[in-house]
Amino acid sequence: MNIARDNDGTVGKALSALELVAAFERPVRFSEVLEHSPYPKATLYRFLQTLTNQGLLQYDPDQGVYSMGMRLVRLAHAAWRQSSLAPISRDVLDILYAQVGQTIHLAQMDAGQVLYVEKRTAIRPVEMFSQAGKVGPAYCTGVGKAMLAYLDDVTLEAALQKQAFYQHTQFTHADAESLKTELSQIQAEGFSYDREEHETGIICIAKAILLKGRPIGALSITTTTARHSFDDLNEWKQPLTQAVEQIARAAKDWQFPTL
Amino acid sequence: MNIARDNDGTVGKALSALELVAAFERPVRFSEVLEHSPYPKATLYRFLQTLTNQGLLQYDPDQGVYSMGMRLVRLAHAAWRQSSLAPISRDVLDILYAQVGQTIHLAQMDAGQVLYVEKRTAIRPVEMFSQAGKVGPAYCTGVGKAMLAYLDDVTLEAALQKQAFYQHTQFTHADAESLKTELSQIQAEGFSYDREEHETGIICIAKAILLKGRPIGALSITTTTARHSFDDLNEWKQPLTQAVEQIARAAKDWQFPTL
DNA sequence: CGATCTTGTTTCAAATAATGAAACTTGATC
DNA sequence: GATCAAGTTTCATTATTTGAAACAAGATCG
Repeated sequence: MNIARDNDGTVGKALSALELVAAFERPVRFSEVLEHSPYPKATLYRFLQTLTNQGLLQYDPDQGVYSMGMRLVRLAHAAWRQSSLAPISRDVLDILYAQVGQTIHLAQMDAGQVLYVEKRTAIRPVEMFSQAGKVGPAYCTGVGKAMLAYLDDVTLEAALQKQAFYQHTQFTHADAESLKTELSQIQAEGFSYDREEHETGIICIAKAILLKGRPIGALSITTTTARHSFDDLNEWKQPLTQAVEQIARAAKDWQFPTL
Repeated sequence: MNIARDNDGTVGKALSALELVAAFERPVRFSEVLEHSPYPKATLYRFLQTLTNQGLLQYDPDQGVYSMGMRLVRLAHAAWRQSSLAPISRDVLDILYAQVGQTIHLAQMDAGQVLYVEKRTAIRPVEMFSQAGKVGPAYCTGVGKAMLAYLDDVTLEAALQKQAFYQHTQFTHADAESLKTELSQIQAEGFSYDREEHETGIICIAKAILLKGRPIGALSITTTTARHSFDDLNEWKQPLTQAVEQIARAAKDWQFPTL
C-alpha cells in the first residue's frame, strides 16, 4: 500500500537517497550510504551529486562526507510558516502554558507519524529545530492517538500499517486491535491519554484539533508520575479544550486572500 | 555563473517548482504558480503532483491550493541537528546571552544569503522555526559582512553577484565596491558592524566563526540606537570573541565516529 | 438554459535524461 | 611497488520526461 514513496520517477528516487543520508544522524561517507541503498553505485553517486548541487546535501571535501543541506532549513521555514498550525497557535499556547505550567506539545500528522511543530517548556525555553520537526510514533503518544481516533477508515488503516508497535514500556499497545479499541473510546470521550506508553514515568492528556470533522493536529499537556496522578490530568480538560477550540477557530478563519 | 540551480535534470527542475510555491508566502492555486513558472502547463502540473506525492507539498482539495509540505520540516530537523552550528553552540549562546542580555543571532551562509540557525532573545523566548530558517541579505547585516570578509576570491565574487544592494536605509552599501572596501577593513579588525544598514535604529556587532581560515558561520549581538551608541558595541568584543572561539573549537572537535 | 470562458487534467509520439556494468583513477596499506 | 579499497567517469541501452493539443469540469454570462 506504500505507493507514495517510490512511484515518482527520478525525483522520488533522489528523495529516497536524501532520506538515506538523513537516517544516519551524522555525516556519512559515500560507501556507507551505498551499503544501505537499493541503487547501483553510479546511480547513487549521481543522486548525491545532484542533491549536493541543489543544496539539499552538503559535501565536506576534507572528510569526504555528506550531510544534510541548509537549503532544507530555509524550505522548512517556509513550510512551517505557510502550512503548520504553529504560527496561528502561538498566542493560544502562550496562554495555555501560563495556565497549566506544564510542557505543551502541538503536533500534526505526517505519513502515519506524529510531527511536533511547536512546544512550550520551562526547562530550556528556546529549543528551535531541536524540538520542532521532531517525529514520534503515533500509536503510543497522546497526540498520536488523539489524531488517529478521528481518521476515516481508509486513512486509519493506512496509518496503522505504518505503526511499529514496538513495546516501549509494559503499557504500550502491542497490536492494532488493542489500539483500535482505545481509539473508539477516545472518540467517545474526546480526550486521549498517554499512560506511560512511550516512556516510563511520563503521562499526558491530549485532544485532537478538528476542522470539518477531520483531525488537523493535536495538543497535549505532559507531566510525570512523580508530580501528578492520572486523575490529575483531568483537571486540565477545561483549559485544554479551550485552547483546542481557539486553534480550530483560527484555522477555520485562516482564509487566503483570493488575490 | 549560476550553474548550480538548474543543471540537475528533473530533480533540479522539480525543486525549482517547489521554490516557486515557497515564494508565495501562502497557499497557492495551480494557475498562480503557472504564471510565475518557466515550465509548460503539463510539466508544471506533473511536478506539483510529484512533489505532493512526496510530501514536499500539501494539496488542499477543498480550496484547490498547494502549500509547503510537512516532510520538509522533518528533513530540516535532521539538517539542523546534523550540520548546523546550532546544536553545538547551544551552551555557548546561553552563556553569552546571560553575559550581555541582548538579542543574539547565529547565522550560516547559504547561497549567498544569510541563514539564521539559532537565536536568543528576551522578547519571545520560544520562536522556533519562525526565526530559525529565516534568511536575510548578506551585504547589509553584521553576520553577513563578517562571513563575506573571509571568503576566498572566487566564492566572494559569486556571492557578490547575488546581492541585491537594495537601499534599505541611507546607510546601506549601494554597490560591491563600497562593500569590498569595508570587507577588507572587517578582516583587518576582526569585527563587523551593522550601522543601521538594514533597519533604522538597529545596530549590531558581529564576528565570523572560522574553521581552517574559512567562515563557517557568524555570531552577532544586536541592540538599538535608543539604548546604545556605536561605541558601546565594542564593550561586547570580549564576550563575543570568547563565544566565537568556543564555537570554533567545538566545530573542530566535532569528530565523526569512524565506525 | 445553453453558450462561453476559465481552470485543471490527461494523452501520446518525440526528445531527453537516467541507468548501471565496467573501466578507470586515486590514494591508502602492507 | 604491488595490492586493495573507495570514489569517479564512460557510454550504449533503456526508461522517463516533455509539451502541444485535446479533453473535462466548473463557473459565468447573456
